[in-house]
Amino acid sequence: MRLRSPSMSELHAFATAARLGSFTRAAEELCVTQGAISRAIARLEAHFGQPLVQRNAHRLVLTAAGRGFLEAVAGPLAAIESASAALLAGDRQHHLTLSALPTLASVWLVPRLPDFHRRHPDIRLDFVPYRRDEDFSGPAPDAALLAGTAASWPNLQVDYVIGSEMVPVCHPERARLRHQAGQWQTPADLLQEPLLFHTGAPANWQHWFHAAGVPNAAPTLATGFDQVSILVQAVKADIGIAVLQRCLVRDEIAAGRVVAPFDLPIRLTRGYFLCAPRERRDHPALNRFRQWLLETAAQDPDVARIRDNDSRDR
Amino acid sequence: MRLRSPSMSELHAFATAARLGSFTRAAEELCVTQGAISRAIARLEAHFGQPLVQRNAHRLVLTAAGRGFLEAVAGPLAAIESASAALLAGDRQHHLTLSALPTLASVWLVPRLPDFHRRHPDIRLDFVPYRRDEDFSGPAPDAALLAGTAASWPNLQVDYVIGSEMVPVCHPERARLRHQAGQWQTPADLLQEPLLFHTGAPANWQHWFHAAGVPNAAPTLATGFDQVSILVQAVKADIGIAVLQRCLVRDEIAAGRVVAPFDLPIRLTRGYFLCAPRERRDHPALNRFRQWLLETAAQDPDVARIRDNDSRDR
DNA sequence: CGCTTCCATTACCAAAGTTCATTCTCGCGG
DNA sequence: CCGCGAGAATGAACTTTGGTAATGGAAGCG
Repeated sequence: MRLRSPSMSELHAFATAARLGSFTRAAEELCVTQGAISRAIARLEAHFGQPLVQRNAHRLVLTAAGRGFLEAVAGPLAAIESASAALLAGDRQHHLTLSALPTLASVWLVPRLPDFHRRHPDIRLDFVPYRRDEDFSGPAPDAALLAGTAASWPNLQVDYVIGSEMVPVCHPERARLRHQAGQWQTPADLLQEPLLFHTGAPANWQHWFHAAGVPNAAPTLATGFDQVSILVQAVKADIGIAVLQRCLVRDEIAAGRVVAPFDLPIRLTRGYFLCAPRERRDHPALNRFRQWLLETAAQDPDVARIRDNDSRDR
Repeated sequence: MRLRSPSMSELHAFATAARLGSFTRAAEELCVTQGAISRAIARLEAHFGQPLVQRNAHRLVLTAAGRGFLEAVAGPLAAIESASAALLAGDRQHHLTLSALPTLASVWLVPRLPDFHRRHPDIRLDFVPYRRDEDFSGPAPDAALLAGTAASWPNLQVDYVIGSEMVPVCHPERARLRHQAGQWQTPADLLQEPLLFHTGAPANWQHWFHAAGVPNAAPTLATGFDQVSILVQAVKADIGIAVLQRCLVRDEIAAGRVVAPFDLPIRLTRGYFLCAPRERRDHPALNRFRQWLLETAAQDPDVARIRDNDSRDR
């Protein structure tokens, strides 16, 4: 296009690498691979026909030309970036309003949000209170993270995210005693324990026993709680044992605060789904959020694609 | 790459279109098609999720957002452009040193150079005096525009440019009188006139008569001159008639200052060639100049590819 | 002195950007 | 009021660019 300027990404690669003194760290900051930075700066040098960076192992030094260019360019580059950020901020298309089940939000989603913001700094997320049976009739939210099965929301576009894997958890001391006494040989032995349950999903124990090979179990439920976080507290207080989505107790298990006896890979068709009205199908921020969400969930070992056509209407 | 900024070309398209008030004129200035500008600005608007330009037929008006963005961005953009230009200027790879036959240079090449500079503002051309049999042993020039045949410089990379088409020219009055008197019926009749010739190519008349179907003509040459421009002056003074490369006298003929009797499409293997030492094969500025030169020459009606393999060693 | 850390390089792939050719739209003059 | 013409949009193909993944090589570090 008859421009003397190099491309925007080359400039940013150069400026960032110069600032951080490392291609690798620049790559991290810009969310690309190290090779991309290497190539971008190589392109830049080819464009100008002269080296801009001297690659001393373990330290980058700019050449005189590179220093001068950086100095001339860094300010304007930042100015363009901030003007662009300002324009983007004023755009409703870059806002995304979500609602999410409180436990999933606090235990799984929120800890991962910094990564989302790092990758998509131009998208602003707003959370609105969770409403059971969100009908999307009002203006907000654009999408919701809800629990159910793929067929629970026939009128919405749904994508399975995480949460199909269930695991029973109990107090470490209880597990120690029972194993010592040889009382926990098979999953069916758990029927003898006080079974704590979520009042929103009382069938979970039954599903779990079924999948664990105890088909006709009629578990006697002990106490119900209406929030997962309370259920976890009850387990920690050793009131009984509970069966929970693995993704919600992964850290508790890892820290040894609760243990998972009979740690079988048991998957239900129930799980957490991202649900959005079909009209919002091409909301750009929602699509980027969805992609990030699914990729992030896929990195989590708890992952089970329930059906191949989870994500419909694309 | 996780940038909020749009691409460089989009920004330039926007800034230029805004400045000129027209996509079409911006396209001309940036040497791209109108469609490219239209799409670039559409991309920009999609990127920011809001219109920046209001397309009133026959006049562009920026939206408020567009005005603000332009204001914020125009300065930084120019700063980057000029810093880039400065870096490019210091690069020997973007200098090109040429020598050219004086007549070709002044009559054909120089009038077209503004177009070259417009398309390649980052390339600096330097002309050095023409030396017969340039040997490229010194540092300059990088390439030369010389007259000869494709086989004249076996050790150089040569590309035919223009000048293979020869045309006889004479004073308008002479043509009028001769035609009136019915003395110019066939090309052979020109043998009766005083034949002016270039001392560097005395065989041109013979070649022309041969190609015009007068195979065994033994033209008697009248007066020789060592520069084409002088030859033209001699024709205008009606000292005689001359046979010249059409590209060199196109304007004189168009202006009626000389006329071309027997305007046959006669092509010789002789012509003007761009010659460069093979070592300079990947000199980027030279390659861009060569491409422009050949494209420009191809637009000229006087064009004859002498051989398909004109351009060797690519 | 191997080991790690960082950059270069290779092969490959997807997406961005351009072009050409055509279509659409609007304001203007007949 | 209609048709015309300038200028922008659009569709389809193509080229180039920018990116990934994986591998290789050299320089410091322990």
